[in-house]
Amino acid sequence: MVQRKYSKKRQAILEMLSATDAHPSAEQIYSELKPLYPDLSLGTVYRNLNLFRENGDVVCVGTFGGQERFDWNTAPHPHFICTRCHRILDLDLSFSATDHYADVEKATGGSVSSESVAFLGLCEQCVRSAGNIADAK
Amino acid sequence: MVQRKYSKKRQAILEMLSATDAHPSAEQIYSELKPLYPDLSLGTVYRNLNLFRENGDVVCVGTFGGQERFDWNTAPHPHFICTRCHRILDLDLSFSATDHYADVEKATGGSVSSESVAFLGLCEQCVRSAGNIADAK
DNA sequence: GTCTGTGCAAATTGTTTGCACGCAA
DNA sequence: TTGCGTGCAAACAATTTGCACAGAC
Repeated sequence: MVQRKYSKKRQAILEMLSATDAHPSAEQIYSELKPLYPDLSLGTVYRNLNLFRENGDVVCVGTFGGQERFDWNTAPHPHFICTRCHRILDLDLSFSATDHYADVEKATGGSVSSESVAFLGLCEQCVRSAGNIADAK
Repeated sequence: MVQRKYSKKRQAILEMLSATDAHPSAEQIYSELKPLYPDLSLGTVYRNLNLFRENGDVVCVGTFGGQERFDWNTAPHPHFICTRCHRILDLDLSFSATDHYADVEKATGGSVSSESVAFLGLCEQCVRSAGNIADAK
């Protein structure tokens, strides 16, 4: 454990993450928390996110649209990712890559510790407004 | 098709990509080609990679260690990704997420067009030198 | 009082872009 | 000759970091 002391901002970031399933980026967390903590700084968000990641409290889903996205649900689970608006949804599939860790270790000679399964496409909203670039943002 | 004219550099980038299974980044492509084409510029590598991507000639595997990695093999297939040295290996598993597109579309209301399956861990080399930070780069 | 956490701004790093020139057609 | 392709350098954008001060213990 690296973190030692209590901090209101850190607490707020962690709570915000655990209360949403939007898999937010640092930027999104900052925007949402800034009104409640006017003196919050983006650097603090980044520093705490890295702290959480080191402690295993959050996991990184990947980088989309240039921004790293975080997930409070650290159990491996598949995602749906919209390639247009970068919305990320959790999926509940009777499907796991975990069964194959041993196969992969045998094939590569390495050790497998986690997985990442994602389906890419257009989300419901983007399918509806397909072609309407204005909705992409 | 956006590209129109022949270009030696573009040809070289595409050939380099199709000749390797290292899933290189723009930076890595540049470093490898620079000795052969001393007046090659990094901007050209990026511009051509984006062109290839638009044309569907290459696919992006993801962003690791801050760098986007490209794959000439555009057929969906699982990868092993070393979280320490960011080596990327192709896997040949009797395993596919493609069967689940319909499930995911039903669950999300969106449309699925591709997938991404990756196993994360330490590659053989990094397992051997575990703890030896010097080898990570 | 000590040491961690933060704001702020500067620094870093990967990627994109504007412009003038080179080269393919 | 037309216009895409490129080198170069500046512009951008996400993330990291140094420093002095604020707050937890």
